[in-house]
Amino acid sequence: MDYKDLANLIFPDAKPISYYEEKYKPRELKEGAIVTRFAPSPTGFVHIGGLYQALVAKMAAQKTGGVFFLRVEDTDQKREIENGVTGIINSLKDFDMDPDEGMISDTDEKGEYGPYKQSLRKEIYQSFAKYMIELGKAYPCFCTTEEVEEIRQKQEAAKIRPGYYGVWAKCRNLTVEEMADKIKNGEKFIVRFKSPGREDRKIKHKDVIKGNVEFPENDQDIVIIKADGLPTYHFAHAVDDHLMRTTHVIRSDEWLSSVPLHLQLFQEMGFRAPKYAHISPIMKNDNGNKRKLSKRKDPEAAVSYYKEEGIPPQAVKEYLLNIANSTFENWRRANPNKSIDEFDFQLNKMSVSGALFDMVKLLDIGKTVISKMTAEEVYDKSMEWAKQYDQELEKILENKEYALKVFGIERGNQKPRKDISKWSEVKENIIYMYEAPKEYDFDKIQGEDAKKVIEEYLKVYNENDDKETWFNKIKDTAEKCGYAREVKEYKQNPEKWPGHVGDVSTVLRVAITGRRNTPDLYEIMNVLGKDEVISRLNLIK
RNA sequence: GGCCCCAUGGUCAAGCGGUUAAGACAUCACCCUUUCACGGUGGAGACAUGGGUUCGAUUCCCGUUGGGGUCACCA
Repeated sequence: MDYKDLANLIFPDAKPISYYEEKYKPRELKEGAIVTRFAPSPTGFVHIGGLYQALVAKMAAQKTGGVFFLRVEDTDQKREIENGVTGIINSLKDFDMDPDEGMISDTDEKGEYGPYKQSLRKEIYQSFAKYMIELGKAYPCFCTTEEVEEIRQKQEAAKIRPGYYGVWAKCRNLTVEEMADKIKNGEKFIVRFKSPGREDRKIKHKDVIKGNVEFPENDQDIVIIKADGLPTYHFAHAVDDHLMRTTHVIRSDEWLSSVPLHLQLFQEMGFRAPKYAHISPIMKNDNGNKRKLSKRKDPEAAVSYYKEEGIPPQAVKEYLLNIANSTFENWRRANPNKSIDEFDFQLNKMSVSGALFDMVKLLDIGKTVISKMTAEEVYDKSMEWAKQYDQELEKILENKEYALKVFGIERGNQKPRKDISKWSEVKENIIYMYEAPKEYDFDKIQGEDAKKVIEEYLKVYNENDDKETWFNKIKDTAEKCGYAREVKEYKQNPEKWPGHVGDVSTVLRVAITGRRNTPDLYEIMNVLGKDEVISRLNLIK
C-alpha cells in the first residue's frame, strides 16, 4: 500500500490532472495582459466593497488588454442565499460592468475556462486533491469536529498557537495502512494539506498594492476537501486560479494573512503563483472608530442602496475610482467629457490604507455627472428610476414634451445647472413646475404691497418678450411701485427706497413658484406658459 | 493575546532627505448675480508621539500610542 493506492481508494474515479491541464490551455494574450476576476460568494447582497474590487479588477484587465471574469464561489452551501448569483450579475449590470467571461446568469456562462461556478467543479478539485495525496502532500484526516475543538482548547489553555499543525496534527502521521483501514471501515474523513512549512521561518512576498510584506511560513495542515466533498476557499483558489490562468488575484485585504498559505499551496502543487493585489476596504467612521462598512448597520453598504436612491452608477464608479487612484481626480478635470475607460488606471498606485466612505463627495460627483447630461438623458434616467421607486414622479413625467422643457431650464449652456445629485431629488426639484403653490412666504415685500407689485406686473406682462425686455418690465414695475430700479443704486442709498428690483423679483418668483430659490425665472415663466403664469399670479388677488 | 498591515488638514489624498507641505470635497469670506445652483478670488485648517541616522527629516531605522486585518470542514 502506498500513497497512490490510498489516493485511488479515496478518489477512485478522479481524472488525472493532466486532463485538466490539457483542457485549459495557457491564454494567448499579449505580454503584460492582466487576467483577473471578481469572485464573490452568493451569500448576500453585493457590498460596495465588492463593487469596488470588481471595478478595480475590470479597469486593470481592460487597461492591459486582459480578461476580467466572474467566478461564483459557492462552496459553502449552508450560507448560500436564494438568487444570490442573479443578484451579483444584476448588480454588475447596473453598473455597466459585465464581465468578459464567466457567469452571465444563474445558469449560463461564457468562456473557455469554465465551469465558473465552483460547485460545478467538484470533480476538478477532487482530481487535484487526489494528485496531492499521491504525492504524499495531502492526507485524509479522521478527527471529528469535537476532537479538533478539543485540541484547540488544550492549545489555548497552554497558551500556544492554536491550529492543526506539527505534533498536533494527529492524522498526518498515520501510516498509509492505518488510513486505508479507517477508510475501509467507513470512518468519516476530510482531506488536509500536509504543510511543509515551519513557523520559525519567514517568507517574503511582494504584494502589488501593499508592497513588501513578511510573514512566518504557514505550517497549518488546512482542510482542502470538506466533509461534503467540496473544497475550502484556499484549495479552490489555488486550483481555479491556476486552471483559469489568472495572472492577478485582486481581492480584499482581509486575505493578506493567507498569502503564505496560498503561496505554499501553489508551490506544492507545482503551479506558478499569481500576483496578489490586496485592496484596503472602504471604511466608515462610527463614533470615532473606523470600521468596515457593515451589511447590517449601514444601508449604503449594499450596492442596491445607490440604485434605490437614484445615485447614477457613473457617479458611484467615479467616486470609487477616486479612492482607487487619486490621480483620477486631476485626470477628470483635464478631461471632463472622456469616458472613464480611457483613464490610465494603475493597480500599484492604490492606497495601502482604507478610506472612509464620503457620501457628501459622492453626491457632489453625482451633481457634476448629472449636470453634464442632456435634458433627454435626465428625463430618461429619472423616468427609469421613477418607474421603479416613485409612482408619483412617474406620473408627473408622463408628459415628456413638457418634462423636457422643465429639465432643459439652464441646461446645456456654458454653466449648466448643478442642482440634482440623485434621481430621488428630482421630484422636489421640479414639483413647482407642475402645481401652483399652496402657500406663499414673500420676503421683504409683504401683503398689500406684494399684491400691488403683482397687479402692476400683470399689466405689462407679455409672454413673447425677450429676456431683456422681460427684465426691463420688472424694473418698470419696481419703479412704479416705489422700489429701486437697480440693486446697485439701492445699495448706495438704501434709505431712499423700501426695497429694490430684486425684492420685486422675489415677489413674482414666490407668487409663481412658491419658492424664493429657483432657477432662472424668465425660463420658468416661458416653460409654464402664459395661461399658467397669469393664473398663478391671479391667485394672489 | 500571537502574527501582519497602516498613520499628512474634518474627509480623500500628492509627497519619495532640503517644498512657502499640492489638489479635491466640506467649511468661511468676498466677487458675479433679480433669488438659488454654478463659476471666480481669497481665508482658516495637517505631517500621531519619543528616540536615533544625517549638515538637514513629513520622507530612512527603532520604540510607544492609535487604527485596521487575521488566527474555521466561512468565504
